[in-house]
Amino acid sequence: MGRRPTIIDVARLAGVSKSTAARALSDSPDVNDATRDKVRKAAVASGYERNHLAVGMRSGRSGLFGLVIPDITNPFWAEVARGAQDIVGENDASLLVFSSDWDHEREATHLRALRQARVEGAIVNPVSDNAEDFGRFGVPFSLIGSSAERFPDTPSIGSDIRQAVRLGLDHLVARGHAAPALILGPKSRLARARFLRSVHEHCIERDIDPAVLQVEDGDYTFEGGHAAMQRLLARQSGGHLTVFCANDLMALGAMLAVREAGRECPRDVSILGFDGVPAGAFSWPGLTTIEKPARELGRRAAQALFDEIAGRPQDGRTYLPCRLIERGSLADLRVQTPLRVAGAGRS
Amino acid sequence: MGRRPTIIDVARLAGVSKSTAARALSDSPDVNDATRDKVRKAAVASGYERNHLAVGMRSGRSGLFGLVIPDITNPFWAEVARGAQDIVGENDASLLVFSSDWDHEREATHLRALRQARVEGAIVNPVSDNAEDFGRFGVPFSLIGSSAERFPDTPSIGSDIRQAVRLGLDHLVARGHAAPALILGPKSRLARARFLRSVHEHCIERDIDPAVLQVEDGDYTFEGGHAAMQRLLARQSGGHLTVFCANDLMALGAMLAVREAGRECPRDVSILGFDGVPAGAFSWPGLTTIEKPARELGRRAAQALFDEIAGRPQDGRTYLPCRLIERGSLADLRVQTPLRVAGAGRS
DNA sequence: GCATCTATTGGGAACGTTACCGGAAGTCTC
DNA sequence: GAGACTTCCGGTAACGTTCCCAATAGATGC
Repeated sequence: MGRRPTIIDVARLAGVSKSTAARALSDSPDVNDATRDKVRKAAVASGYERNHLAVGMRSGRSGLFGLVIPDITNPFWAEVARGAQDIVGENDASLLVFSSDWDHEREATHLRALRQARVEGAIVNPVSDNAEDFGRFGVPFSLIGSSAERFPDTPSIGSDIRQAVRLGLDHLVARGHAAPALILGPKSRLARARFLRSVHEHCIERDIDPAVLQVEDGDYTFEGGHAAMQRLLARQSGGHLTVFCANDLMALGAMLAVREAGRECPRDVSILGFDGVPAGAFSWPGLTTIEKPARELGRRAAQALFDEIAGRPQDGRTYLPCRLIERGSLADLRVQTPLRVAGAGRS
Repeated sequence: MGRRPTIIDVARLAGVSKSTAARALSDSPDVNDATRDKVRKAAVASGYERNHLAVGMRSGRSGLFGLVIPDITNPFWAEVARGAQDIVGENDASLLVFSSDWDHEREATHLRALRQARVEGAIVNPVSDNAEDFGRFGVPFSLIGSSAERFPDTPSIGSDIRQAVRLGLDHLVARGHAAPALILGPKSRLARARFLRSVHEHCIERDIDPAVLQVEDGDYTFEGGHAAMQRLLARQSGGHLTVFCANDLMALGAMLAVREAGRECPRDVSILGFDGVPAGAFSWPGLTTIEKPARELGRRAAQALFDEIAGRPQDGRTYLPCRLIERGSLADLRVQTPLRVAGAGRS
C-alpha cells in the first residue's frame, strides 16, 4: 500500500517548493499559470488528496459540521438530517450525525464529541432548555425546533406552530367540527406547551372556552397515541369524536385504537395529525395532517449556520409555514344526511 | 472567549511537562497516581478537551468513521444508520453520514470526502458493482447489502435473501396460495437479480415452473408499486391474486392500487411485502411482510469494520436471517367456505 | 544605471498532539 | 555498595498543512 502522498511529494514531483505547491492547489492568485498546471498534473499523477485533518489543524477549519437530533430513525428527523446534509455537502463539508434519544446525558456527550472533533458549527435540536450547556458550547450553532426560544442570540429555525394550529382549527371548523380533543406530548417537553398554547389562543379567538378541551398525554409514539385514544374512547359518551394529535405517529396509533374498538374513522372518529410523515399516506384512511417542512427546516438551519459563521446578517428566529394535507381521516360533519354519512363510512 | 486550552496549558497549570500531561490524560501506566490526579484536576479546571484533529494527525486515528447509504430518508436505511451510529458511538468515535441517492457520481464524491477526512473506516452500501472504486479506496471498509458479493476479501453484511424468500414462499404455500406474481425493482439493481434468483430456486424446489410467474418491474418506490399493481390488475382475468413485492414501499403502493380498483385486500388480492418498515404496521390492512434486521445490519457492519481494523479474524460475508411479520394483507385460502372468506374481508 | 515595484517563489514556523529516547531517581540483588 | 532494573518524567521530533516573511528576478520609472 505505502503511505498516502503528501503535498511534499507533489512538490517534489513538480519540482517546486511545498509552499508553491500548496498555493497552486488552493487557487491562490500568487502563482504562475504554468507552475500551477505543473503542480496540478503532479497532484493527479501521484494521487494526492488533501489531508483535512492537517488543514483543520492549521487553519482551524475542519470541514466538519455536527447534527444532533433526537432520533435519525424518526422520519421527520431523517428529513431534517437530509436537508442539513444537502446544504453542508454543497459547501464541501461533511456532517457528523448523532441521535440523542431525548436524553440529556447523551446530548451532552454528543456535544462534547462535536467539540473535540473541532466541528466548525453544529445544528441542534436541544433536548430541553438547558441553556447553560449551550452557553458554554464554544462552537457556533443553530437551533432547530420549538425549544429554541430560550436562545435569542442564536439563529434558530422552527415550524410556525401557531400558523399550523390555525390551519388545522380552521379546517376543522370549516368541516363542522366542534372543539377537538387533544392528544399531546409529555409534559416534560417544551413543544407540548407551545402547541397547547397555540390551540388555546385560537380557541379563544373563536369564542371556545379552552377549558372545554379534553386533553390526553402521549409520548409522541405510536403506542402512546394508541393508549391515549383508548382512554378517550372509554370516556366518550356518544356522538362524533374529533381528535387533534400533536404528531402523526400518535395519530396513527389513535387510528388503530379506533379500529380495535370497533369504531370507524372517519365515520365515528375524526383524526387530525401533525408532522406530515410519509406513513400517513399509507394508512387507511389516509391521515389528514399538517405537514411541517422538515427537509427545508434542515436546509435552513444549515444555511443559517453558514451565514452565522461567515458573519452575514441573521434573521434570528425564523418560522417556516406548514401545509395542510387532506386525506381521509376527517369527516365532513356539515352534511347531516345519514345516507351520505353511511356511504362515506363504507367506501 | 479566548482560545481553547491546549495540553500545554494543562501541563503548565499542573506543573508538569506536556509529555507527562499527555500520558496522564491517556491513561498510560507510566505515570504516578498523584501526578495523574494533579493533571486531571488541572484539565477539568481549565476546561481542557482533546483536539481530535491533532490526535488524528499525529496518531493516524481520526476517531471518524463514514457511512454511505442510498438515502437517510428511507426508513430502512435510517435504521441501518442508527445501528452503525450506536456501535461507532460505543467505540468513542463519530460517524459521518452521506446519502448517495443511488448515484455513482455522488457515491464517488462521498468516498473522496471520506478519504480526505481521513476516516478510520467506512461502511458502504455500494451503488453498484464498481469494484475499481473500492479497490483504490484506500480506507478499510465493510459492505452492506446485496451488491457486496463482488468483494470476497472485505467483510460484508447482508440479509439472508434466500432464507427470507423461503420464509415468504412457505407462508404463502401454507395459506394455500399458488405461485405469486412478483413486483421487482429495476433491472439495473443487483438486488433484483438476487431476489428473483431466490424465488426461482424455491419455486423449482416446489415443482413450480418459474416461467409461470408474472413479473412486473417497479423502482422500489410507492408510486412504482402502485403502477405495477395497476398493470397486474388490468391483466388479471379473475380469482384471487397473490403478489410478492420486493420491498414494502412498493407493497404499500400496490395496496393503494387495489383499493382504487375497487378490490379489497386481502379478500381479492393478497400482498406480501419485504423490508419490515414501520409504515407497514400503519396501513390497513397491516402489511404482512418479511422483516430485514435493519438496525442489526448496521450494528454488525460497524462491528465487522472494527474487527477488521483491529486485525481480528473475520467471517467474510455474513447473512442475517429475516423474520416474517404476519399482519393482515394475506388471505387464508385454505378455508373454502364462502361465509368465512366474506367475514374475513369485512372485518 | 540605480532605485522601486511587481510577480513569483522558497524557507521556515506554527497548529496540538503523540512517539520515542534518554535521564534521574529509587529499589533490588548478591 | 556497585551494578542492574524499575519507575517516572522531560525534551524533542515528527504528523501535513497553511501562513508569514524574505528573497530573487525581471520590469518599470526617472
